[in-house]
Amino acid sequence: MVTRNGLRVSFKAQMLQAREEAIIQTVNHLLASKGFEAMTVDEVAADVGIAKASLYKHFPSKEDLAAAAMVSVMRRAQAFLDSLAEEAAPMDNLRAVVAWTMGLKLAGEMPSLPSQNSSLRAALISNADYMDGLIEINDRLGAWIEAAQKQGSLNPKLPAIAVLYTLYARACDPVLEFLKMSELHSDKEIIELVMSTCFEGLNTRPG
Amino acid sequence: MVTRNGLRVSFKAQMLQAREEAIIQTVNHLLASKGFEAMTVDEVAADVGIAKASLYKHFPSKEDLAAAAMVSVMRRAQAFLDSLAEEAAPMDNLRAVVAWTMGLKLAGEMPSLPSQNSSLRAALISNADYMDGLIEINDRLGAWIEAAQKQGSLNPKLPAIAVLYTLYARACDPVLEFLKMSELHSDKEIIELVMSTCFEGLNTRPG
DNA sequence: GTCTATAGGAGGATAGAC
DNA sequence: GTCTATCCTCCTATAGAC
Repeated sequence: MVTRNGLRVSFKAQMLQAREEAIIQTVNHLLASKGFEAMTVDEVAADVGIAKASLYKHFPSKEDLAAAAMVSVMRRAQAFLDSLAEEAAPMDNLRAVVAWTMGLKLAGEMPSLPSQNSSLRAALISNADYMDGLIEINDRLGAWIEAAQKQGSLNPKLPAIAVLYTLYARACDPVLEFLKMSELHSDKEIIELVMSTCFEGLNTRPG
Repeated sequence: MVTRNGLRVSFKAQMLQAREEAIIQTVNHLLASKGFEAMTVDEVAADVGIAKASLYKHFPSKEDLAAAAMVSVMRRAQAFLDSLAEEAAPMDNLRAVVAWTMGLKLAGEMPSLPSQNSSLRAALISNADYMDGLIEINDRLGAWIEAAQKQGSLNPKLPAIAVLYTLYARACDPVLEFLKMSELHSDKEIIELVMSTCFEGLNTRPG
């Protein structure tokens, strides 16, 4: 095993990193299913299968735990953005990102962070990895939004920032879980429905 | 003072009810700003200006406190529904309800209940006032939705239940608070923006 | 019903041995 | 770094006097 720097990595270090990734994945699922406040550190430790004190050797606080989970998801998002063709229609790329995000949410892998929480917000804002990732994603989506508005596929009357927020909000849309609970539609159908209401709106479209 | 039954009500009882309403209003604002988990009973008591033990004479648990706040908001919603002309276009009524709901949220008077919480959900489901009110509102909105779909103003291809959920979701749309935090738009403009993305969608509409 | 005081317990974080 | 055991704070809920 060799890192990006070309340095050799010991077997022990690999085990450590694997454990950290297991922790993050557990936190991810717990954040998705119960939210930050309801998630307990004891629970995380029990699910991972280690002692709580060991958890605190990896992450100094519950907030850092959540931040690590968020950063992990953002890295996946960035990888997905990389996989999209830059020469494709910006509108198609935006739609692809939103659909991908909703798929993540339906799979229970999208940590939901109540925007209200203060201690968590503070930890996220002071987390450079998180903020850098957020800004980079903002920039890439923002460029697509403006391009799509210029070419007329996206409504140019809407402020770009409002569009960006509206797209982000699909990642925590309660409509997704409500429709899933009703068990009337498959995940694929749910995504198509919410994609339709998001981009085409509730009103009937002429034509 | 005379109740709906025509019975006279003592001054003392009036004071009690006034206090309960003050409690509910406080809970309402706290739920709106911090959410159920972050809100503490000590805080509620302090804001109302009474001792915590006195609170528990009025409401047996924190969950009941939140349920009472929800029921209170639902009563206001029902009163608003009553104020709408039944002979108006169903689409106009639906739009009016959504705009009213978003105004409530922007004013910090819409309690936000994370759909995840279990203890709170249980309390709400076993609360007859809450469930009855919810069902009645569902029925009234559902009728308007189906009528609007029949006359073609609302997209008939969308399942009515998905439309209903989408309308409800505007009551806890994070886009509202994000736009408010950005301080680029007035409350009125924010409502118009989100109304537009909700009903007309993000895509450009022909014509 | 209102208060002061406190029980009871959950949960975040740490000590210290190995 | 991992464990067991423990600390300590915060919070829901109640006891008991008035």
